[in-house]
Amino acid sequence: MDAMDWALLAELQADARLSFSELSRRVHLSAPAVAERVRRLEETGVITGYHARVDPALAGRPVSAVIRMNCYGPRCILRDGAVTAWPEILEVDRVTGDTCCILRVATASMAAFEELIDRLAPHGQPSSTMVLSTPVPWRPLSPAPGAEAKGR
Amino acid sequence: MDAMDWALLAELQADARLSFSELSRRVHLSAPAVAERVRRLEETGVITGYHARVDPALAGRPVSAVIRMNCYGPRCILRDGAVTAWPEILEVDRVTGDTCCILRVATASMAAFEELIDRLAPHGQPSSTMVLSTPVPWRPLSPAPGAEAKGR
DNA sequence: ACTGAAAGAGCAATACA
DNA sequence: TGTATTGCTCTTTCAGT
Repeated sequence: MDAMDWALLAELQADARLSFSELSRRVHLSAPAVAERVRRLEETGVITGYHARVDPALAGRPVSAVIRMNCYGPRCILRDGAVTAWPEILEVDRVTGDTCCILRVATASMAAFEELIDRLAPHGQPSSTMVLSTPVPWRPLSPAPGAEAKGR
Repeated sequence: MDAMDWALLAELQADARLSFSELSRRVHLSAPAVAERVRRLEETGVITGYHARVDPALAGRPVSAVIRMNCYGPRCILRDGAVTAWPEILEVDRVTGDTCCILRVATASMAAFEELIDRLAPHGQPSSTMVLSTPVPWRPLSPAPGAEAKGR
């Protein structure tokens, strides 16, 4: 992970659809070298994928929320793949503290959200917080502050 | 937003680097028609961008956390663009409840995390929860359950 | 609103230095 | 890793349905 890798990551995080040629122009490296570096970043798992980002509200899911789940031991939703596969659930983090995991969800309506809570309740006590807006929806990962570029 | 738009969104959320030609093969539509639809999805804001996703741990940020901020009115971090621009802060949601916003952060070490908390403290009371793992890092948005495909 | 063809640009992938 | 070449795919446009 040297400075060149970070330059490539910056470009691809900003626009995943850039061609290798266009990337090579922006980072001042030859196209084959760029292709090889990106391939390595993918293979080592640094780049986990390339995804279009969709606005939930404009896609018919105006109700967003963060739900902290206090699961009942054996019925923990993390032990039930069917639950974490529900389409309303956009993200699941296992965390420390008095709660077992945090869910990020989006539904088409308050009624649908209420119904989701009802479905979650058998697995644990849900504590919901509605998302009013998202001032920073996402930020590209950059080199950790203080970290020096290192060779591999 | 008809079924064809959703098919395109599904493909692009799974792989943002697909060409229009490849997309046209997968959804059984001509390439120009695909290009036009994707252009509309971008222009109407349904697609907000195309981004490479990077594994924070493999990119030198093994410490992830969710921080609920109880801001001190005028010093609320939402009123200070400089704060929300800190590279450790990956996402900010404004929420309902006894807290003003929720931050998603990633740092290179516990020491760096502690230092981040110190920097946040003047703006409000941070309540931190460490992320142990992320069973569902992300899920593509699909048509809201129960919603019928509708013309525009 | 979509198809199909045709044009040209631009790209990925070699091979070799 | 860079340069150069080769073959090809992709984007875009346009006329037609």
